[in-house]
Amino acid sequence: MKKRTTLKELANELGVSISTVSKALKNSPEISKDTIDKVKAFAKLLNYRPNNIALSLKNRKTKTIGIIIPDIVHHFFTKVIKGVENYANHAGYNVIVGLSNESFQNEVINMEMLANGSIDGFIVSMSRETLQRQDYQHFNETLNEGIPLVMFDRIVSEIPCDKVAVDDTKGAQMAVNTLLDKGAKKIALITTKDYVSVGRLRTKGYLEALNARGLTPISELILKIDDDMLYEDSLENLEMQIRSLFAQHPDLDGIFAVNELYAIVAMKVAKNMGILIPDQLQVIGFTDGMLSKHASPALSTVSQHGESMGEKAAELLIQRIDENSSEKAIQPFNSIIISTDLILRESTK
Amino acid sequence: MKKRTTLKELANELGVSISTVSKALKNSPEISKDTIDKVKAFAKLLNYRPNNIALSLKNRKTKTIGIIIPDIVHHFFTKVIKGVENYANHAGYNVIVGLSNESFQNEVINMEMLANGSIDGFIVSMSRETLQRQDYQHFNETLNEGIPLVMFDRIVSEIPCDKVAVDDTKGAQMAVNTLLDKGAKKIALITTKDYVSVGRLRTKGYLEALNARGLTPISELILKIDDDMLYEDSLENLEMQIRSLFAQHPDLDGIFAVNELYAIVAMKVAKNMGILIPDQLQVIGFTDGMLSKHASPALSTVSQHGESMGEKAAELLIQRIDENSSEKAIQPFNSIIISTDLILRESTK
DNA sequence: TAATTGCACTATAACGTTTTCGTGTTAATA
DNA sequence: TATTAACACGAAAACGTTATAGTGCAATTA
Repeated sequence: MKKRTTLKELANELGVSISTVSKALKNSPEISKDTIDKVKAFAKLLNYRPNNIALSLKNRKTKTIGIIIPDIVHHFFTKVIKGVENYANHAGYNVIVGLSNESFQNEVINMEMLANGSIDGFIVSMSRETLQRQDYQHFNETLNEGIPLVMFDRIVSEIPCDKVAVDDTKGAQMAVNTLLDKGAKKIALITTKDYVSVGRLRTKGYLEALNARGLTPISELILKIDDDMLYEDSLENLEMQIRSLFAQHPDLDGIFAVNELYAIVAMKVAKNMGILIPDQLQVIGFTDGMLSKHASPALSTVSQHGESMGEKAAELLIQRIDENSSEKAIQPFNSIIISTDLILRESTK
Repeated sequence: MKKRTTLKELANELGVSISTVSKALKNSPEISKDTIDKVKAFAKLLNYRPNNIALSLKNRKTKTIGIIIPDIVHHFFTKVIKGVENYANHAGYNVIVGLSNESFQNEVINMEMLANGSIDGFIVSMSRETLQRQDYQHFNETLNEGIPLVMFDRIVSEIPCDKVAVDDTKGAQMAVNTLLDKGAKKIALITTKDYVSVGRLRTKGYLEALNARGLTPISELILKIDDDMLYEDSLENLEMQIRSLFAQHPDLDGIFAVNELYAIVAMKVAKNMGILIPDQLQVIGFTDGMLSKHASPALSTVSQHGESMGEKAAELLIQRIDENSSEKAIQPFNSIIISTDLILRESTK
């Protein structure tokens, strides 16, 4: 293994001190133009590049941020990462990705692994299990150690930090209102159990939209799916539930699903049962991913703008990091709401 | 910003030397049981955890690996990352993700940003532009600096390093053979331009499979798509080409596409033209992603086992890193082939 | 001529660890 | 009693930087 060139080596070879080399490379006015040129030429020759780790130790900042997400095989999170990378790279930051796999333990371990000085701050979307347990100690510890934290999408009010999220309730309202406007009279909801914050909020939007029109929600039309199983696995259960929903309510003419997979599955079941989309049944999902775009019929959906969320989260975090190191007065925490868009495609009239 | 507890602080408070504290925490036999207990208790009280950066500097290894991929919004790469994370985390490594966005420049910049000591090794899948330019200098420089490198999926023989890939040619052969076995007589190919190595190899497999059965490939049936555009964008062009293919060859009864998106689009066009799948037309894609699984009809496809690829790549890399630091005799480079599986679903008979 | 200034560097501490080599005390040995 | 060994700990260097505070010398000023 070849070793990298260091300042010391340059100094030795050139017969000057380490300080001189360091300063020369930074164009310090203390150093004569002659020496600067000489040092730079030699540094280039030996392909010198400063050791980042040494810099991190010296400056007590790593120029690296950690993002912890429940799952990477998920279009939305992937978009967020992309946004984070975008902003971070432009600001000279690297991004370490940690996967919790929806597990509390993994989330804690991952954060501890990084909180040892490896990163300057965290961007996190909580695991389902953490949401369930409502155990936020690891976040608070992180915060107490002075490591900035920005939460996105799956957020809770208990944690005092910057947040970026979508207006889930409003997005859901918009979707349901649209269904109503387009003539749907009886709209089912396919959602998650309530401990998933986004599911709960979207459910709330559904209920509010109905109530606002003077319609009484029917509990039979609300399917709360226990997605303890991974998204990709065992969808049969979901299919069955949807099938029996259709069977018992043949007059159902609208479905709002809190994610795209549920919506896709609903469409699939409907098609198999000979129900025409969008003529007999209109469907709207949440999260604009690959599935929505390429389904047939293409799925109308509420777009979350994951990439913007990622960029915004990174911006907030880096801002907080800078503020942190400059010992400025601490700013109040931000809660940014990214507005949703309704993308109308073929699954609605 | 609160500062983290350091060895020095512990030492001061306890009235012993830094060395003693350090050794005590590591259960050194040099230290008396009494002191060990005292130190540990106090360390726990102050929530001491060693600074990773300092350790990295000392040990000259960061326990971090960098993965550079063309695009993260892509199910296959996402699976690979997951595999890498899996293996790496178990081995005590963190993972930094860099996105090239299919651009040569970004790839180079990303690698330079990390090659400054931030990581112990790279896992890379080349950007399309790099493949096009055939400029591999940055890889060779990395290698020359003694930083191990493992390439996956999009690999080229010019770079002397460990590699993990799928047998694209064989996978394609298998797909085409299956189509043939299931009665298809006239099979079209939707592929990429030849500079994309995987596209080229899969095309080769298609041709070989036909030849092996004594069939002469018809050039009109081979669509080479220029995917300079991002996958998600401007698919209209592709749709048009496929439409005219169907129009000119009404007896077409099989399609092999080198990725799932092309296959999905082909199915969509076919459905719009009233062509029945799989009765009149059978379709097989490559890469087992969300789209394949949830399309209707569900797409038969060649699975690449991205997660296994990631795990294997991480394993090779970490092995190489260990070997590197132990100054052992250098091992010859590995080229691992992950076997593909054909997943038969509804788009084939 | 003596004091002052400016220039172009160098020495050193510091960031937080680990590790090698000392060192002083006590207990065992000759 | 004098030497040695074992024990428990401390000092210091090293990893690669940067920044602060010197330092030696020549040229300028009083």
